[in-house]
Amino acid sequence: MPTQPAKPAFAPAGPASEGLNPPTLFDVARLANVSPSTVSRIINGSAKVSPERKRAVEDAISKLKFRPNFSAKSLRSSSTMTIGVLTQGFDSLYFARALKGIEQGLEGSGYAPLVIPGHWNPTEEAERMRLLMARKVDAIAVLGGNLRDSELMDFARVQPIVVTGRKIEGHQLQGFHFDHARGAFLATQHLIDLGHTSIAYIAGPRAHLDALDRTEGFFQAHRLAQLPFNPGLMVEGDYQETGGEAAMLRLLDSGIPFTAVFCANDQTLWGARMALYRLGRAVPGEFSLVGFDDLPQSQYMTPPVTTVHQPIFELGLAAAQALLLTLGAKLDVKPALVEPYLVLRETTRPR
Amino acid sequence: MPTQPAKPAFAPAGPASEGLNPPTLFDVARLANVSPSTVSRIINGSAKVSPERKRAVEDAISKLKFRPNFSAKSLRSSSTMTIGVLTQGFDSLYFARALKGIEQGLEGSGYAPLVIPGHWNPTEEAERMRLLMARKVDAIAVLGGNLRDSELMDFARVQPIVVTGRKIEGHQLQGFHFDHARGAFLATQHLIDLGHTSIAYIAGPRAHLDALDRTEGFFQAHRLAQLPFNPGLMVEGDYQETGGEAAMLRLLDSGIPFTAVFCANDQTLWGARMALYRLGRAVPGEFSLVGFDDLPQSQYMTPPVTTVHQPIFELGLAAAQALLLTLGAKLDVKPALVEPYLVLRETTRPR
DNA sequence: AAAAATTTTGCAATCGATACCAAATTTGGG
DNA sequence: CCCAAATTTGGTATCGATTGCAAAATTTTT
Repeated sequence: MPTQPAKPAFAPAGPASEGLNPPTLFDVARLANVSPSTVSRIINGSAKVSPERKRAVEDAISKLKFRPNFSAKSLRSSSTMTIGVLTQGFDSLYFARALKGIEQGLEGSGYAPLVIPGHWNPTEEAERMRLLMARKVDAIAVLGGNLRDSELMDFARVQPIVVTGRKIEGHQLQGFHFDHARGAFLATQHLIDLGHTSIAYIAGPRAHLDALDRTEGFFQAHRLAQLPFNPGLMVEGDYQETGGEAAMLRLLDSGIPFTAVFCANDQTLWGARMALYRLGRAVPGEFSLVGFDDLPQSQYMTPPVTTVHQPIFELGLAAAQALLLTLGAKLDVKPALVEPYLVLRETTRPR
Repeated sequence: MPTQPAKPAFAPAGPASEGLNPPTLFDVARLANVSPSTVSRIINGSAKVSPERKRAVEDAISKLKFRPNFSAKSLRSSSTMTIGVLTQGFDSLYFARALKGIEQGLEGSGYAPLVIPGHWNPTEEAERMRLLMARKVDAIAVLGGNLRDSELMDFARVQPIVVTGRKIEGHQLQGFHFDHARGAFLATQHLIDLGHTSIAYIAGPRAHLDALDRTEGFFQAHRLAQLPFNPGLMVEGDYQETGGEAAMLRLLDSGIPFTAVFCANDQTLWGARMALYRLGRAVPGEFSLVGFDDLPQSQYMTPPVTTVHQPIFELGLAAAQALLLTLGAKLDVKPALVEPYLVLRETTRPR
């Protein structure tokens, strides 16, 4: 029976001498006159302990303001309670919304997101993925990005991964896809329904998977309506405002007449709209515009932007929930997805 | 949080059996026929080792694809190479920009940001701070927020902290302040210079420190110009679009005549502008508008928004650099700040 | 009241990397 | 060629929490 008298003869002179470095579980054990195991058991509720000891330990914990050392816990349990998130950039509205979804999905689960940007660069993205894994995150959420499917499958052999924005499925790998083609189809069809027959298209960067899908939807609608399309009316943007502005200028310069433009995303539309504003061309008077994404700001542009709603937030939410499920958290909700739909506002009008 | 034991007794049949769990430094040592210490020394370059051994170890490392265990490292060195960041919300443009600054400041330093939102709630913010500390982050950057100075000083006793948006200084505590009052002064004076004599003001939430400062600047300009101000022309918004819209309606309803509005931030302005658009009131024809923050989108509104530039990005950057400096990283740049200045665009015109 | 079954508690090994210290090796001087 | 000095290498305790196993304490059974 090692009944520890338990006090060093000296104490470091401090104002409120609580010890200089943070207390450990052993300190608690000593103060409460029990073994470390018992303290651990009480903290984690992993076994029954007698009420008196429990009280004693709890007192000691609050007296010392003890907080378990996270690193030690992680080492022992090989779980960091951290979800890695690979985004592209912090300042993109798009990713901001997805991030919010993830954050909300993780809320109250004890998991915290570790967000790392890949800067739209496949090589860097792969590097960052390795970084996240080296940091021993418990799972990874990949928001869009340009990694190849095969790379993702490789990564997924090590730990659970969810990806937004692509169709993929595998062991420890789950994709949360959104039907970009259908969204683009809806947008284009809306313009066609309005009587527009010469519709320009400002595409997203060729390198983006979803940009390709959107292009596909644009053409689908033309095919269905048996509407011919003049290839000169398709120019490439960069998913940013500046790209949209430049693209619109090129369109105007081409001399090919058109009365409507489908922009591959809202930011592109904002840029295009600015170009028109500068030239004193009326929207929707002279040109009807449809965007894609339904970023929050689109509703405050003048005029408010007609666009395809993409449930970015929900995508993030679903991704987070799916990961928690995989990690064994009990969740009563089930990750659900939303179909694309058109939000009719005021940048379009009948021809 | 019950920790997952999580190891199946069986090994999934893999093609190249390299061992089921990740290799440790000991595995490397065994394969290279040296002691663990030597391996550690080579990895960290903490001492000289003979070339042959070095080669052998490096071969072993790449053969085993060895990656040091982050948790073990953290436990031993009590450094997690992580910077905690307390924001308010992920979807705010404002914080998105600050975050980008932080990310850029941290780039290449080996530190990664762990971002946690406080949701504009002082109680929650304090809770999140404790969470960050429990997670043993090496330092914390606080972006704005409503924590009391005294609380911050308390937290700073444990580890280095930088705060943006307030004037504060102390041991391990550094504030990166921006002169909101001066910015607001500039904005208001601009309107006065343009000949406006009845200027409305849509304020930010009373609870925000910086909102108060901006209000102060607004009044300063009036005082300097000896321009009387009708208190009925000041209404409170919420720094969001919806609040701006509602506030503008209230202003219009009040019946008090005015020809210009200073909005406490850009988002408020966007909302106010929408209210005017709905009513068919011209900007800047009937009303001149000035905002604050110079969010990227303001430049793509129609008309582009005249606003006070706040170097949010630079604030984040400086905060990150200051932390790195405190943590002993060698940095040749020195955290620098920018003065507020007015960005003249097209929402204002002479009376 | 003694023996058996059950519950509570403590000991010590473990997770993986690091660093102090001592042992082994190489180098240099006489 | 031998011994001292300088350098390289290895053994092992340590960081702090967790857990399998066995000892101790308690309750139940006979």
